[in-house]
Amino acid sequence: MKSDGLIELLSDTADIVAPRLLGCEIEHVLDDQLLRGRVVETEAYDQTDAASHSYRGRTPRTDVMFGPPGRLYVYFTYGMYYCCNVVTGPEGHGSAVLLRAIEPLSGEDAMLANRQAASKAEINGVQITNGPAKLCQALRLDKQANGHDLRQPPIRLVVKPPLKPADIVSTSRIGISQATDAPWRFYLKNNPYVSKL
DNA sequence: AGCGGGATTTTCT
DNA sequence: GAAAATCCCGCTT
Repeated sequence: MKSDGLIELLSDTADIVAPRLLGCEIEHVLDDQLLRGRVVETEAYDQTDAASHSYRGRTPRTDVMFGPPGRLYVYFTYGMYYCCNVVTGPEGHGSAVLLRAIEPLSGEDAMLANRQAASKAEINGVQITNGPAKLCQALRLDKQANGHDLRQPPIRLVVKPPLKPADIVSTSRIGISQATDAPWRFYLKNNPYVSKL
């Protein structure tokens, strides 16, 4: 298990893992095209937290959240979008870290092509991946990726050394109506791809 | 620059 | 039947 640094890292609780994932990289190899991005914004969700999908217990949708750490939890929302999480904590405990924004490192052209920004004038700059549903479109993560083991291709999470605490900002979460004061959103200070200041 | 609504489907009350 | 871990477009200041 020495080589399983990823699982060891993700075995902690979501609020500990969330800031630790900043600076790590997620990649999706699709048709020989490498899509890779650096995680710059995350949010922690736990079963003891009223804002979490896992709060009301294990259901068909949240099943993956209660499974072993290191898997991908992809959920469908607002009738048209997907958002992806990294499952954390011990098996049987429903917790995960929502990936809210990434900074493209490789395959940016393909990411732009994957974004279905309707009849948009143009997606300029950071708008390509500065939001949970946006990065899922860019990386082409959908229902099929739900439950995927992030140690295995084609979708992998690459661990990087921890960042300095001074470079991480902690605030309340976005887009929720419960537990709105909990400081479980984390992002890289001064990174332009962060979804909202 | 900022606010308001529509899209569209799964999930739970 | 309503709300949802969102995004985009159009209208108003």
